[in-house]
Amino acid sequence: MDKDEILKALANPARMDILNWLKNPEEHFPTQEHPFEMGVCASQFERCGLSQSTVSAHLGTLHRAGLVTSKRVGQWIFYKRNEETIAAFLQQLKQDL
Amino acid sequence: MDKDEILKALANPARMDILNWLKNPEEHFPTQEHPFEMGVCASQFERCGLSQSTVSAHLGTLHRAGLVTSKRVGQWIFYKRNEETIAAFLQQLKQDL
DNA sequence: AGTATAAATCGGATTTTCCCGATATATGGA
DNA sequence: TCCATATATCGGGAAAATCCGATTTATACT
Repeated sequence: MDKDEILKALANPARMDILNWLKNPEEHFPTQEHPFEMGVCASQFERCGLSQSTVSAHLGTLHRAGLVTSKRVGQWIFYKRNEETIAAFLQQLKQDL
Repeated sequence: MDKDEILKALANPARMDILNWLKNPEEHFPTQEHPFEMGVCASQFERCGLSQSTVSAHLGTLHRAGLVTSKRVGQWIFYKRNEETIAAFLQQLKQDL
């Protein structure tokens, strides 16, 4: 759990949006045809107006920071919030900050 | 209280260090001759190895984000943590993140 | 007024971030 | 095997962040 890496990941509005949207997938990704238990399909995040490659990079940053988990199912990759890491980060920030 | 601005301010190790040192001024700035009730004199932070201008910029970033308060006393400017804003930020992050 | 000290701002070099389109890789299905 | 779809990676341009030394501004003291 790298606090600095997480802070850098959070210090970007698009990535913050992604994390927030993942709190309510049903509400924010009504076009997804896959069940939400698997997570949200990567391509869904392009609805923020950014290109596929840019979205992929943002998801990579969030994943490297440990803020999301990913699972490949067939040709798709599904993302979920990593609530454990998020909670641990908030805990540590409360201590450190 | 601009959450994004605060996150950007925190996403830098030097600024994070400054905020942490301000939690225990007596311990981290033993060379300061002014009483600590006024805060920590700006020049004290140059002990992190950065130049005067760089330290001044970091303090400006922290101040603009509302994370520290400053008070001029004579020719010096003293900095303190702004615990109210810090607490409010942690609260909001707990909500938003 | 003249000098000394503290801090902010300026100008510029370097690095990092952000974004894109194009291409490569992985998977699935015909 | 060939084609379609999903995602990652590459290459590069634009913008922002980081840092410095030099200069300016503010205050204090003589």
